[in-house]
Amino acid sequence: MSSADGGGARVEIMGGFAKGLAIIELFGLERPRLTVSDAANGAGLTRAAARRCLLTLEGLGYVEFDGKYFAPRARLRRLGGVAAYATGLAERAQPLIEQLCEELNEPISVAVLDNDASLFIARAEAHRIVSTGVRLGARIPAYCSATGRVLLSGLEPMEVDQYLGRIKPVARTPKGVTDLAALKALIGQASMEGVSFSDEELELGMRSMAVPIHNVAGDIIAACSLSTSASRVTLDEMKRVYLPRLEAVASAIRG
Amino acid sequence: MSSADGGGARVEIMGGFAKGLAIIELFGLERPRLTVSDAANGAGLTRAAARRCLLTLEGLGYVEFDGKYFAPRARLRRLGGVAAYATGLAERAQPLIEQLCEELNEPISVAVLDNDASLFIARAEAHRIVSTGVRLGARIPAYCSATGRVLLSGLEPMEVDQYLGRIKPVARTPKGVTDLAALKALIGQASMEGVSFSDEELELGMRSMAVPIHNVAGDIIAACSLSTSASRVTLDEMKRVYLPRLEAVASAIRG
DNA sequence: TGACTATCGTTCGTTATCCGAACATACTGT
DNA sequence: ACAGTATGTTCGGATAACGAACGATAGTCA
Repeated sequence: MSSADGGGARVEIMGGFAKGLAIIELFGLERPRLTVSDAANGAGLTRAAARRCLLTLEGLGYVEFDGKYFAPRARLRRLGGVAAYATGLAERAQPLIEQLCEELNEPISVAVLDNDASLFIARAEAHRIVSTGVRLGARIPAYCSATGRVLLSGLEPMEVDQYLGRIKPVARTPKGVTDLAALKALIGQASMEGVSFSDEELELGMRSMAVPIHNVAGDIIAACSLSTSASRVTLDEMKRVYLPRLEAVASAIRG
Repeated sequence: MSSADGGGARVEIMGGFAKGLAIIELFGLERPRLTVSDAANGAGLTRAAARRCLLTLEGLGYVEFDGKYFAPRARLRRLGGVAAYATGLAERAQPLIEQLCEELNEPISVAVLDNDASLFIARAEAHRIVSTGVRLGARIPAYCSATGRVLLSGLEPMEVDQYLGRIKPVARTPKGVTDLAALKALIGQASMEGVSFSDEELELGMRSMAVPIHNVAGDIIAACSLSTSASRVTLDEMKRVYLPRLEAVASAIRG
């Protein structure tokens, strides 16, 4: 049952993959969690096959298991892609970040994680003769930006390890962090503190901070950042004055 | 390498399923489409294995193939689940449907598709002594509601066929439609016209219409409906007076 | 408390799914 | 025209995935 003979060639369809997708599609608002039997009945599979699918999903970090029920993790919810889970975010964020930008006179951006990079999808430009910050549509490797570290902190531990296993960090300034263990620690710190700072790592003289934007389920779907000149604003001032405002905007943007 | 020996028992992990998920995760804003070689390189698989994964996804309606590139379809974008792709929709819709409700004095609702049913996630109640419409949190089989037909029209043809293959329609009133071919035609009509009507099928005396709510990618992620009393409003009046207003609200809610 | 039912975890011999190397064909760039 | 690259196809076989069966566990009810 894994070959389809449509005319000429024999096309091998992967039966196990098809079964697994059928299991994934069972989860919904009415069925936020499944037992093995639920899954087998719902997808029309044997109990053993359904169990293997769910264990594969658990092993890869897509679902969690409490001893009886399997339930989706953030990684599963993100499987539809950023075009699905962060849809419309840029449009909703724009007026809010422009307002904050007007107030603080510093550039504010929103970024999503896309193929190991921070992709900047919204930006409000400060009215300064010389402004800092990343341009709209830019992609920056996630490891060396404040937004990137916040976005990475929303991944499952296994995803973080997979990510660190495939990057080759390069420092852009003398202050750039490239050690994998140090990067992992910074990601962990972003997770614990709900904020990340990048101090002259992208460009000398520029310092940024970023906070997460969550969806209703609590998943981190984007990051909101503020950039400023190191000569104008100290790190401490960023924390005391700017951070509460940025957090409030990120909260208002929430998906 | 599909068994993991964690202590005691041998757990069979499904290698083909794991490979398929790795392929799915490659799609992103930077990579909206993939060739077979792109996928093989990106997921660290052989070209043949990557190709079988992509052909499986195509065969099941998750991706489309133009002869060279594979690109996600709506079904793939929905794989993260309604909690991901329609996140925050209820909160964003509520003020807008309350405003329309105030204006027309008819109840307005928003529903998503969840496990073959319309799940009502937002509702604005008309200030009438006797009001019609579905209560918040209710689930109605998709085949017999205007919202359900609109939501089903957003599915891939294969998904619609799979859906029709697993339901057993029951008429709730003498006007209820239960013939599978007729239901398929109604779903097709909702797709073509961008609106669906349910005239006394749920409850005698109650008539409804629903229009789709799209995300930025154009996927139907929810439906917006208005219900009224058949004795008060004709079908023609619904079309002439109410439909444009409902479409405008649905457009404003857009994900 | 015990009988009964439902569900789950595990086993393992079997089988057919999925594998990938190799070859042919198509496409692209110079 | 030709070299290099990419893609489609084939098919024998290795092993991944299978599921029936059994024992264990959990829940229910009298």
